[in-house]
Amino acid sequence: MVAITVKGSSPVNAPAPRRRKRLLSVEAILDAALALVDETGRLTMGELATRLGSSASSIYHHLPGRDAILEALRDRMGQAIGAIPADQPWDTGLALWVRRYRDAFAAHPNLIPMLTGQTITDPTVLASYEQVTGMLLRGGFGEDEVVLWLSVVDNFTLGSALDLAAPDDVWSPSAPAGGESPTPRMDAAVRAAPRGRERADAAFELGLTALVAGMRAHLDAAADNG
Amino acid sequence: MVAITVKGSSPVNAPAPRRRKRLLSVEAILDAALALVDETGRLTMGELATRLGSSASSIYHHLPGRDAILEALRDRMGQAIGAIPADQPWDTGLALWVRRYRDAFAAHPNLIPMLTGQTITDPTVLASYEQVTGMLLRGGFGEDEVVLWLSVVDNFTLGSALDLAAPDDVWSPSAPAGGESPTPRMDAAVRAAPRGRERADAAFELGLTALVAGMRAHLDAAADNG
DNA sequence: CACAGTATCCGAACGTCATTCGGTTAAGAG
DNA sequence: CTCTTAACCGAATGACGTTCGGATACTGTG
Repeated sequence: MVAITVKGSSPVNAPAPRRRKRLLSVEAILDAALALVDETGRLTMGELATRLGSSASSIYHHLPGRDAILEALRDRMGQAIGAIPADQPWDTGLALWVRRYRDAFAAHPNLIPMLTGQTITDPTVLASYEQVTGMLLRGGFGEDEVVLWLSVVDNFTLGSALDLAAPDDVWSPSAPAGGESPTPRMDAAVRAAPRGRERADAAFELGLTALVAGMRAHLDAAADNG
Repeated sequence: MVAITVKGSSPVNAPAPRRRKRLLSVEAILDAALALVDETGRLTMGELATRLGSSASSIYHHLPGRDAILEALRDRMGQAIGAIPADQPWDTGLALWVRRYRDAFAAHPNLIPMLTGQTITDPTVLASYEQVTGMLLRGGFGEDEVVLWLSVVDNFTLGSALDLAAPDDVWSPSAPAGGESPTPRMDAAVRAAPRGRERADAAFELGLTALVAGMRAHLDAAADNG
């Protein structure tokens, strides 16, 4: 079972493809990984290596594995959100933050499904959570409620981000299937609404506005009661 | 390289485990798959076969593959939502629907991450979309907006459902790391709030209420303008 | 400059997984 | 009872992430 392998076609006097410079680096790997995900929606070590002009095993000298790559990309995502000015009303500040949040995701839709199930722990992002917490507290939200509101906003944002990666399916007009559609009203509504990315964007804005309005109402109600 | 394998310890006169009855069926496979996901968070054909007392390859005589199993489970999920009474105000009806939606997911948190990226196409679910569409139209929402609102609600629900499966991480008090925490206000807020499932549930309810309130405000504003 | 030590890289091999294939056995129809 | 066929199984295949041992180029030191 011993295989004698030979490099290329002329094993002896070929101009051995000498290694010129550092081939890999954490930066280069992450760049390539992100590009790969953006283009194909997948992330396999083999394809990544090919794209880098190296072999899959080489990658492990720079990063401990595939999960680590995703973790790093998650952090990169977080840094793209950046900080927000702290001295502003909670509602505009919150809206700004959420938009930035989703914009960061929206730039790489294919990446989103790979990142769910693990929250961001990058310091930059944690700092922004801290900042938003401060804004909400100053806005009048109870200390025991702030985490819940952060969860709400988080969930809405994640859901909206996933919406960017999912096929339009339900939200696209289906070909008339001969007989009467069982969902006539929805069909009409779908035809009257934008599709694809436009739909996702419009829904996000509408939802964000509604959410903030709802939070404002909640705040007012609490003030009236106490 | 010929391996002579022997069943059990006494190959000849052992009471050969005769096939008594139909071993597999679509129903049985799906039941086992759901149980497996619930317990382990994974779904591998091997484990599934073991649990069914069969071999992995046998499963392919009943379902075309792993993806088909997930698709079937998605539909099952949808059927668990069921129908809602149509003759009620849009806000209470919508809230009821969303709660049912999330309850169905909440019963099988581990399944949720496997189902993202593909919307439900089960007729039962489509029927409920149609019903909610009708409610919103009757409530006064513009036909061109209904799809957007459905998207919003969908996104919020999916995000909230994923929240059930994700580790609490950010929302759990971290051990005091010696020095001062860089996120003092958030730490305090986290300590003041419920954790785990309780936190997720409370956030969902709060968000749902806020969203509906925001939608109501949107409706009122539109009425004032025209 | 020579040389040692180390970082980097590679091919081959392994374990896990979904899936396919050819053959075998039992269930049910005639 | 016999024949057909669906259900089942073990083995093999191919994709993947990862590990391992060895080769090769860089780096600093005598």
